[in-house]
Amino acid sequence: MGQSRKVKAGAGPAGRGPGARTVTMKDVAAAAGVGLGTVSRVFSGGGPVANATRERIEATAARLNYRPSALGRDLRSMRTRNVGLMVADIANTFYGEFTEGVLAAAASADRHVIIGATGEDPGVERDYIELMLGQRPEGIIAFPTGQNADLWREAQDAGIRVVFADRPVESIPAPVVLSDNAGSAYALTEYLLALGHSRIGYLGGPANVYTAIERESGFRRAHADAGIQVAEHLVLRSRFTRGLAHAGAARLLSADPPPTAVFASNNVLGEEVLGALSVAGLRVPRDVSFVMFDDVPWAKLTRPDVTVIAQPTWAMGREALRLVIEQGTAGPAPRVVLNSKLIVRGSAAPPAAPAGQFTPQRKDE
Amino acid sequence: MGQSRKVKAGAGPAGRGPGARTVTMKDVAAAAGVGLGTVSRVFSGGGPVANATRERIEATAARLNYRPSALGRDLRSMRTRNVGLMVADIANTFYGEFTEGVLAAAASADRHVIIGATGEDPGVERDYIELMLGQRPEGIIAFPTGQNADLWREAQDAGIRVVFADRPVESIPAPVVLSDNAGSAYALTEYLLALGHSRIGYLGGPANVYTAIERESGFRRAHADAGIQVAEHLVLRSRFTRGLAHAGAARLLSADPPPTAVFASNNVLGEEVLGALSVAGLRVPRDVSFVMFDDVPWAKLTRPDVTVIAQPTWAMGREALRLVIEQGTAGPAPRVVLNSKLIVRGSAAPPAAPAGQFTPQRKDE
DNA sequence: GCTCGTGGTGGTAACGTTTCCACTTGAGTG
DNA sequence: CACTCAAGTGGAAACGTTACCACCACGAGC
Repeated sequence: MGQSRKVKAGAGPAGRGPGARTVTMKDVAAAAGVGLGTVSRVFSGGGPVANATRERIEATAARLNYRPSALGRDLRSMRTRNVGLMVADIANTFYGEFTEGVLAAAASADRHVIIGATGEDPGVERDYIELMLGQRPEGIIAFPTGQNADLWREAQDAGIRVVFADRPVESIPAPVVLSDNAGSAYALTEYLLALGHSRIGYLGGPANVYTAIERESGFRRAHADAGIQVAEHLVLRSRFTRGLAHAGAARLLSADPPPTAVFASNNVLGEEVLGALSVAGLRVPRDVSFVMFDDVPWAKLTRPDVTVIAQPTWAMGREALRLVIEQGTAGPAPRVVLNSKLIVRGSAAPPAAPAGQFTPQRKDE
Repeated sequence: MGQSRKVKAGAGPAGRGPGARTVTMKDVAAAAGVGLGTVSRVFSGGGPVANATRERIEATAARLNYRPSALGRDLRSMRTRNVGLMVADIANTFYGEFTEGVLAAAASADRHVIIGATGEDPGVERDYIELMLGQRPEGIIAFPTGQNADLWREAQDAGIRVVFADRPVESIPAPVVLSDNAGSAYALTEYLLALGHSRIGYLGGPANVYTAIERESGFRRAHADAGIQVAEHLVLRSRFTRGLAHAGAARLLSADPPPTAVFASNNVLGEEVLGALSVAGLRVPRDVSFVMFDDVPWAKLTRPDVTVIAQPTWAMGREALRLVIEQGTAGPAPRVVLNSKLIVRGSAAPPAAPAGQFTPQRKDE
């Protein structure tokens, strides 16, 4: 990595403070005794430039400490190298890893990432889209709330390449990068059923959220295929926020009859289930088995460690950026589906009491 | 949140695809029958505009679906509303929460955040700074690697407000937002000593990293003040990366004599210690106590839950952005120090064997 | 010896905005 | 009734870059 180009403080003509006028292309042209166009050709790789001239210009530019201004370039060329990224919650490692994938791909493609966190709030999302529209980015990657279809359409009309992550927006024909929610939920459920569970508690997401719908459908299909009825009184839906999730988890565990296994449909819900299990004094997996959608760092650290579905989060981010850059001109918007992986750890075991034939304990009241 | 301004698809003159010419200020001016300057005054809040004119212009702009271009504005005014943010690893919740704080403050201040992840690699950091320099951001918030002082200076000379987070760079006079590393490490160590521990294992960071130095100094000062000697054979330093940390943690636990408590100096090291404890079959806190610098979501979920130092990460991010925006003109660069909190949970207890008077078990060999 | 293409170059006109200056109007002041 | 002042307005000139056209040599082809 070039550690050349050392700058003596206070040495060059670029003095101190805000008074220091920025070096422009015109300065370089004048100092090198060439025309403006020639300098531009050197830095933007446009037309032909004689080798001698190119070297002289590059030397002059380095001496003057010239740096091309993205402002001028972007305005003139009417396109930027910025990509907007809108996640729900950047403190959640799921989005963090996704972002990491985006950043990695962006760095190799020489793109810059402008990030925003919506908190799943359509109003905030709206503000961010409007902000982005003003910035004229090359594209926007978003975990959409599902609202604001008008603005998404406007963005597309403005030539901004929109790519959705994790869930599509029905009315917007944009590329989407997904993980196989239904299939993974199916696999995880199938695993529990195979262990002998037949009363599986399910803590799902809101009924209007794409991933929640997909996962629940996988959960149900696995039951159907195994010829086992879903224990409907153990299927709960909660917003993906801690407070509500906590209440839901507690209610699930105290249901009657209680679940022999619990399936948390994302990492936040999983944390709350684990907390509720602890409060209830239930031991995993002896008293109840526990599995979760989403792998997280701590899933390996708890005792027992947690059996999970690991989504290819990083790769999803990388693919999303790729879709922005390579977005084709015609044809239907591509839908990239990446496969998740079932990671079996120690939090699930066969149920203590034989499934079926059990004597529900009646609570009075 | 305004859900007005609905856009009929395919209705307006803005047609389909990239052919749709963007609406510019000139268009609005012409359509409203006013001069260019007047439209500008309406949108940039410059000079006086008659109420009637303002309303007419706003109506026209809404009808044409006009959106001011940040490109033109930034170029002409020679200042952007972009702030660069350079973290080490966005998938780490520590940086994630910090970023969340930055984003929250940025949203209220109408700033946009361009994010980059350095992975603590000075070369990558260098590339990012150069990238940012081209973007002419208003400021840069960074967790600096400590290298690239020349570029940081150049950024400052270009009028970019540089703010460092978590650690200063010696030779660069920039504002810094820190947490009280030494003081918090002192408090956490003092807590262990008060429980009766006298052989505390310490897994620290690299000897050239600011936070690592500060935390170790707090650890040592607490010993000194309590009149207890640091168990030097139990003080290890490791890079903040998983592989090396894991080896370090294992070595620490198998030292002779072994520690009665372990102090992990950040969350990554803490995870590895926990993993090593599990492998070694040691029970917390019965066999060995465990405390950690950094609070993380999983610290509440393990059994027992982990006693930690919680840094005000979110607030640090918010302050960093504030420092960018309000960066004063003169005077020494401010150094904002935010206090951390000791959160006592269940992972530390008095040592099993009385401290002092113990019989070291000799291994042959 | 003329044309023709082509590598190399300089200059001018944009891109969409803000900044600045000049101008008009109408009300207030002597 | 001049005279000043401020509110309100229009228009030109920037900002730093790229796109484009025109031009000059010079060698190749006839």
